[in-house]
Amino acid sequence: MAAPKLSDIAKRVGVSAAAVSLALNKGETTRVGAAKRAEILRVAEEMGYYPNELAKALAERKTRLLGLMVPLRDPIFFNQFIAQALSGIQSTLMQRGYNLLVYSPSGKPGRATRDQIMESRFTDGLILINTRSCTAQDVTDTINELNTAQIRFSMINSYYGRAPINYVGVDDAKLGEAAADYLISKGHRKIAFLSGSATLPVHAQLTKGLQRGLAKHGLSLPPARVGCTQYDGGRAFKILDEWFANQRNRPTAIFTADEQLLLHLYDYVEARGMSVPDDVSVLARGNVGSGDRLRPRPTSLVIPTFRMGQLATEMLIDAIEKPKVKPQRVLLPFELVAGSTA
Amino acid sequence: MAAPKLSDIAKRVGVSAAAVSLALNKGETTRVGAAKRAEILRVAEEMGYYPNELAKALAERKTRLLGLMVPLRDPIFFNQFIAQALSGIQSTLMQRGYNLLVYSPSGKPGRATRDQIMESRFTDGLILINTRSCTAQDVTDTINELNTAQIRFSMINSYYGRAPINYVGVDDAKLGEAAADYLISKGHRKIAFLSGSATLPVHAQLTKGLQRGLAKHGLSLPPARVGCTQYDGGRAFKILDEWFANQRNRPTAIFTADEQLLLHLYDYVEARGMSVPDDVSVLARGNVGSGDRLRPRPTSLVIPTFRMGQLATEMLIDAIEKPKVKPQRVLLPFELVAGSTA
DNA sequence: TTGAAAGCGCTAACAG
DNA sequence: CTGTTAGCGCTTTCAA
Repeated sequence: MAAPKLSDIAKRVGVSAAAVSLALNKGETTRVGAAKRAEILRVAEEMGYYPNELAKALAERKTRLLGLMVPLRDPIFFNQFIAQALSGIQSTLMQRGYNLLVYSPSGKPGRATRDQIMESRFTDGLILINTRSCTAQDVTDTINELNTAQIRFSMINSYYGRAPINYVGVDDAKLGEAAADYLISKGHRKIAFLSGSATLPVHAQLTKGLQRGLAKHGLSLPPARVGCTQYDGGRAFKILDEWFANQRNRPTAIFTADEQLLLHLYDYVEARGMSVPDDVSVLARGNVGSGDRLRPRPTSLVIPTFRMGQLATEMLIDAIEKPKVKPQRVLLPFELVAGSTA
Repeated sequence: MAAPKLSDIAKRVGVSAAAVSLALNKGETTRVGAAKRAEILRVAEEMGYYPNELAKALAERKTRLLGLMVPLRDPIFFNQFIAQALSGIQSTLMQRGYNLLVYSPSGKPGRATRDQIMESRFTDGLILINTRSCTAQDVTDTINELNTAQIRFSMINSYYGRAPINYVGVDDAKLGEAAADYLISKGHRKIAFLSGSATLPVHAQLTKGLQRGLAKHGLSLPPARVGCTQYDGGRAFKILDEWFANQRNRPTAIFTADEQLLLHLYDYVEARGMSVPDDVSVLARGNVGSGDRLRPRPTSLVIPTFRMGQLATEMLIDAIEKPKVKPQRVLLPFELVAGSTA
């Protein structure tokens, strides 16, 4: 027996399908007579009626579904940053009564992910989480595509352009400066920057900030003290070996641009039998303070990732539900969480 | 300008909407003349046509969407077990061209999560991941509900019943026995079991296995050496303090039922200034070997969570696409991963 | 081979 | 105030 539908109920009660729809959905409005409404409700219950959300969505032209787009090759769920953001997203979703559609990279065979998302019309909007595999150009392109396709979206992380979009991030230049300030205040003068790739927007921002901070104290960030690992453990080791080879000029503190790099650094330190912060101080960007199981506990400039997810989702849903609200750009404050590494 | 639809193309080319649908979707069948087909394709491309998946889904009565149901209060994305399973799920999803719908607990205001999922008809099937908040009764109830609602599903973890459903898990009794075997082979005779709650199905299975293993060597598992923390750090400390208070009878090895418990144990050891495995050996269940950042590295009986996700998803999709295939129950093998704790 | 018509199950606009 | 008529955009019969 197929699932009962509106018209089945209608038939049984002797009214039109529309009437049933009204009675069921428009709650306490007086569109349907009290007696009939009661009867309808009774029969619906009795027949075990559940609406077909698909049909509803088609008719209403909204699904209460938000799509998630994460440009990342690696499995996204292992990524702590993404996990945090997702939790924030979930919390807002739950509150506002939406659900999340996680697109599988290249969902349909033989079709690019982005195409698939564009085409879909399955969601009311998209949440984009930028990752380290996004160049500035990628991001800009995506924004343009989304705009011409008239798809509402909200972006998290790593956009420093000026297009009027819904965006939540942190001020990484400011963060870089804060990193410099902090390390200098701890007496460091030889500060190195371990980064992923010079082509990343965040790299540029952090570098700018670091330089600004160092300059205030008459210090600088020589190219030799900036290392880009391309997120490769081996390259990280090579860079670090070089830094530490020169006894006179070795850095006394290292600032890492993200968690992955911090982990590589930890691996290195362990492998070389060094100790933090005795042999070198470490300040990390973006590491969660609580719930973190890393040892030693990193001293970090923590990015409020959970909140970012929440906020981005709120902004997107607002944009969907009230088309008049203007796109917003929000930069959240970061926070210094003391660990034992700096 | 609204998104172009099938009928728009039809009008421009001078054919019916149906013809366009055929030309676009039914590939190389000869339903449409070659010339017309080419023309249609051209115009579709030119107008930037993308099908409305929603309408398509309604007509075809399938969405290529799988729903995820995780009975857990805490944010699911922080849970490493779930993250692993999700990654496996994703990998199959990607391969088979499906996407994942993550229901927000209580997606719609004023409606229970389960109801919402039942009603939805938005997905072609459901993937359930059981967690430690599921009693055997919960699981059974869910299965019954799903079956009467005629919803296809595939279940991961912690079902030891006999209903013919798609299920992927591990044999926890066997795992418990293996734990006992291993620890005994290392010379331990006083083995304690740190668990979450005696009401959990997994607890019963592990206990059974441990007892079986211990019995083979004339040993036993006295109630005093079974501790249930209810996943509360304080209670864990209390239990451990009791175990270690008695110099003569203190356990020389502890088997932990899951990762959460292991973490509590690590906290305890750190807090009390003890060291593993010098003061006590530790064997953990279910901890991932690689990519794990725990120190010391736990010796674990690792559950192939990623594979479980993959397999469950494959089974579900098979069930959806070929209704004739019978439900399958798969128990995957676990694996001993040597760490430094036992 | 091609086109028209009849749904998929629901909601919104419209008459009565 | 109530009930009916048209769609939402696509697929799939069924005639022609």
